[in-house]
Amino acid sequence: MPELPEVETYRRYVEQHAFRQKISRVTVQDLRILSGIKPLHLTRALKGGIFTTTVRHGKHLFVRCSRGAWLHLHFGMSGDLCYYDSSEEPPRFARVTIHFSRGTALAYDDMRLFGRVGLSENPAKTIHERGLGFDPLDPALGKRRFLTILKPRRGAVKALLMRQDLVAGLGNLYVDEILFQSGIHPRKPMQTMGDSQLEKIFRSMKRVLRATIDRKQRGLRHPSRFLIPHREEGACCPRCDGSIERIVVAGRTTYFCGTHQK
DNA sequence: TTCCATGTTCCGCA
DNA sequence: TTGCGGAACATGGA
Repeated sequence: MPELPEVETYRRYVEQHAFRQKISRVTVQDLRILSGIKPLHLTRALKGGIFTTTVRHGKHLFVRCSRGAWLHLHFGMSGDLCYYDSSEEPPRFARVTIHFSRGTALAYDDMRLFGRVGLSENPAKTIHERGLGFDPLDPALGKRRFLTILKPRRGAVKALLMRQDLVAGLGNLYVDEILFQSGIHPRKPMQTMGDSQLEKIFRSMKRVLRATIDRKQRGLRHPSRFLIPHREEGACCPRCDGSIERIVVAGRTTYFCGTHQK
């Protein structure tokens, strides 16, 4: 599930549930989920502390521990967080579990193991090292800067919007959604795009992400006017009388409306 | 049994 | 240098 709106939801989930309680124990159920650290490093960095701050950048989540280090989470294709009572059954694919002295626990659950759990000295440093671009919801990313980043590039607009070094946080689902709402074909070459079309993408991007985060927060699904609930070949377009087509762009399954996306 | 999957990275080729 | 296609990673669900 995890693209930017999902990771933002996890960030709020951590603040809501896992703050203000002492970390009593850390369990690593599967070593393959760790990035560049050993279980002992993780335990040393967290045990005895409390979580105090969160930072999200794109699809990356950082959680500061009062002992100084930041827990760094990336969710891959199937990562998830689950806060539960230790007396209950842990999630099926729990890979790392952080236990609190109150008798509760936060599990990092990831069926497919594409995600990673690590430590960071500080988020800014890690963001720089990973070469991540602006977060789409960063107020510093205005439309002028957005145009400056994308305009000189060549290639299909969808491929460029998915690049984490240009803008960090968009993935397959939400890029399709943004282009659907902008009325732009996912294969359209950047070189053929005018300023007004890029501005349209910029506005759709902020609107789609904000609306999705807000609805997730309230436990609601995607609006039926979104493409996301209609990701099926031959489905009726919820915006015009066209039908949804399925193609491959940048190696990823892509859904779009052949009628209103040009 | 086969195909597919909301992510990332690496490799070879143009 | 840049962009692209394909493969790999690991696993379960349809």
